[in-house]
Amino acid sequence: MRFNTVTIKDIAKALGLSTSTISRALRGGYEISEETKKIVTAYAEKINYHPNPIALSLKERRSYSIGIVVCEIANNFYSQAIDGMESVAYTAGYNVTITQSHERFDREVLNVEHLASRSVDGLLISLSSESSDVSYLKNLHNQGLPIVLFDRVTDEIDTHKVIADNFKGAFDATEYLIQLGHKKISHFTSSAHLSVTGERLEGYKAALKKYDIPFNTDYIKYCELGGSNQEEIDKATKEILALKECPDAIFFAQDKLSAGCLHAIKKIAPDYFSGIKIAGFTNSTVVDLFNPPITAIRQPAFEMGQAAMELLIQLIESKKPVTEFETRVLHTELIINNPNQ
Amino acid sequence: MRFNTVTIKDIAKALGLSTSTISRALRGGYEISEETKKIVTAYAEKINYHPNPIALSLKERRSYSIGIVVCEIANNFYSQAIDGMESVAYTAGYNVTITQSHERFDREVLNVEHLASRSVDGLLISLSSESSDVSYLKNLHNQGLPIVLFDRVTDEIDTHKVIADNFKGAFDATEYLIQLGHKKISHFTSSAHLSVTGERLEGYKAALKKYDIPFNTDYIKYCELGGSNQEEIDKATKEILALKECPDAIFFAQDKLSAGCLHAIKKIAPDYFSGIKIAGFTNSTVVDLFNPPITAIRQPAFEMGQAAMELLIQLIESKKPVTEFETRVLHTELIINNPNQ
DNA sequence: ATTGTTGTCGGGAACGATTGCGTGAATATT
DNA sequence: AATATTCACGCAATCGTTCCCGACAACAAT
Repeated sequence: MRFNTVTIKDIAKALGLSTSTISRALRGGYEISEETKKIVTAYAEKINYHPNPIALSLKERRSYSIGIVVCEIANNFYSQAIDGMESVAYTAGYNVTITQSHERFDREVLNVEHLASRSVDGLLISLSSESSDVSYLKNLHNQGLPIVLFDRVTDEIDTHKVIADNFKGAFDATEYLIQLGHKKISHFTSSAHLSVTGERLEGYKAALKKYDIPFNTDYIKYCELGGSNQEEIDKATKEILALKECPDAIFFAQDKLSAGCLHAIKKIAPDYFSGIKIAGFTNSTVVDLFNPPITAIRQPAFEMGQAAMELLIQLIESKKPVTEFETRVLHTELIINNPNQ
Repeated sequence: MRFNTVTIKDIAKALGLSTSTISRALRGGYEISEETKKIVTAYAEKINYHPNPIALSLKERRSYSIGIVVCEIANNFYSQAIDGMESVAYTAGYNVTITQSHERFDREVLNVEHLASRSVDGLLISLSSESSDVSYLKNLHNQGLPIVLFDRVTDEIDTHKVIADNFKGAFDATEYLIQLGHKKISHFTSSAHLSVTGERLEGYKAALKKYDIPFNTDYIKYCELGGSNQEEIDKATKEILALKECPDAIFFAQDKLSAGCLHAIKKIAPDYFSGIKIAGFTNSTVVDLFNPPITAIRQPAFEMGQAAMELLIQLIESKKPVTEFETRVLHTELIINNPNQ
């Protein structure tokens, strides 16, 4: 720490040995006698010596720290994923630096470059809803920075990826709504160039098709800002409520959209509340307490975080350059929340 | 980064100058001619030179990074506070490393020591519910590590603190419940040695006293694990439901407790749902969608984060040792959520 | 012509740790 | 007894950067 930071030199001076001897004794070099080792380790223990990680980073050209970029930590999916990442990282001796893009491209770039320049050993990233151009990431990746993408991925970068089975999750949820008797199912989703948006939309479409329900573009609402802007959601909500064939169910692609839309309905057309059925992607632990209840498509966020971190560390610690990449697809779970009582 | 990391030496070699000249030219040293400066900066720009922050940290004995320790980022209060901290830190040129204690003392110590050894310039911490002994923190603080406490603080350490007006928040919420006609008000809270626990309990007591309602210890439930363990909450819930004077309102000191208790009631005694009135500390943006609705005591989390970070940076950048410390108390807000419709 | 300024720049130590190489002594080998 | 081997340790370079001391011009002042 800042004050009396005790270094290897202090030990050397106190014991009348050279710094190299101390260094080797501490890390068990074969060339140091057992006796000296004992003296050194005992003294190091006594004065509470810890090697300076900054100096090590400079020398070894690595930091044993890993950068994480998500759009919002205040989203259960991401905070659970981060928990998974942390659990793997800590046992492997890495620490993590978490940053948020707040769904903004410029913040994402800033964060990534900051992390890269601070010599993180690798990067775990889920793209912001504004990120259509990922060339800045590609450059970094080409320069040799190990990157693993999760959740919101891109084909532009050839590396490991960890995603949920968004197609099937969306399909299951839509099918569930259909089986309840709904045919007029709206779909609220986020920015069109996000990988998850496309996959979830396709799952929705496939379920409709299976039950011969025509696909109606009026029912699809893209909220570019992914729920961070309530006005955008209000507008979309008004639009679907104004349709002559007003939907009787909504399928949400994002956690924040469902909450935002419920707020909008409550504000705009509170009497509409009782009839509507809602399903959506969310990892919230409290949606079962909602009124109306929300049927949840739950992603294995913790496991996704674990998998992503495992793949990244594998990449970092690989001796030879890795050229074979895998995309892990984890299953979602449909959690049906019936009305209270 | 890891590969062709371009250093000051490369520039020196390419331009036939010494590293010292480059260094000075880049940071505008007075001793370098304008002409040379131009050449150097132009070339640095061209090959995309960025000073190595690791080397700087080693030299300057500071890292321009700040450590944050909270119990859970998956808690709206903390994630909002972190947003506030980030906003201040980034404009001041610092970056932050976020860690979680998961309400465990050992994790907290591990995180703090890791951060300290990685030479963070300062620490922002909200204590875990298990942390009664803070001597490890005190030691670090005495060694010169700047620390600002927020939310869950301790008297043991003499430094800046940022807290919410927990007493008044609890008082207001309890008074609100009383004014609705409730007299049998239970209080669920977390670990007894947390600062917020005491302050909120006192506020609750004061409101009871004002309205001449006797204080009943049977109504007070300490959940030591602060809501991270559902069984603990189930047990407490069963106990209050089994009382002959069963409470008709509950005041929660923690976000997770209210959700946990609602889950418990739903499971144990679903018919009890309609009558009960609930108020609690929470920064969730969705409690208004709950059934039953929850009246929320909202802390200015973002502002608390900002204030804490400002005080910390002030501490870090102060030339002379700071001996006068302040405790900032920010006001809470009571948000009344009526039943739907 | 000598000394003093000023303007530009380079040499090299330092931050804390690791590590290849060298060295001297003790011991083993022939 | 002479040489080889092993043991235990020190020297110094290295990572990228800053900064204290010079150094050496050109020019002004004496």
